[in-house]
Amino acid sequence: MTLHLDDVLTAARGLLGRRLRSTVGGVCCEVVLTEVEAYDGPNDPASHAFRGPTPRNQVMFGPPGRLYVYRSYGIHWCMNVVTGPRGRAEAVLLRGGIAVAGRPEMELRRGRAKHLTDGPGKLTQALGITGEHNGIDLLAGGEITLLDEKPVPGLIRATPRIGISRATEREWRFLLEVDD
DNA sequence: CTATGGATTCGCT
DNA sequence: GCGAATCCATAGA
Repeated sequence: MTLHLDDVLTAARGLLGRRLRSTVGGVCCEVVLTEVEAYDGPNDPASHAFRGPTPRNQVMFGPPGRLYVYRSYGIHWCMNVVTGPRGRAEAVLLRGGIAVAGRPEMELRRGRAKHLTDGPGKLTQALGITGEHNGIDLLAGGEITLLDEKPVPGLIRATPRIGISRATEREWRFLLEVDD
């Protein structure tokens, strides 16, 4: 099953079980994505793109497959995969994953051995991703890469999105339950 | 220019 | 469970 980034809901579900690789700092770290949220650009009151293009969200309006990184609560970095045709400003927030490679490096970056990748800020920090990675192409085999391979199978559940105050009725958070 | 508050996390209780 | 930490994009004057 090849990576599908055309419409944001399909893309969000399709990203579950995929490997995301970071080689930031020369160390290879990988996670399997298990928690994502879809944001539907200007049609979605909870999206950063709801009010149209701004300096911060311009990457969302660009081509799909790019990384949109923003600062959250002044402290954390969070990352999205841009989906949909250019100009649509759809994006999938990467919220959590399972560490499958480079665990020691992630523990170092996180400053702890547990809760390495179970939250958007944590996942981003564990992979060494910051604002300087905003806009990079995830499909070009660069420092951050979304591997296009068979996803890890599991049961997909949908729930309301977390930490937002608008459009909470949309069950656009997707979780992958993998058997170990 | 200034005010506001958020797609969060952590530490302490 | 609760509140602090802490930046800056955005909106309103």
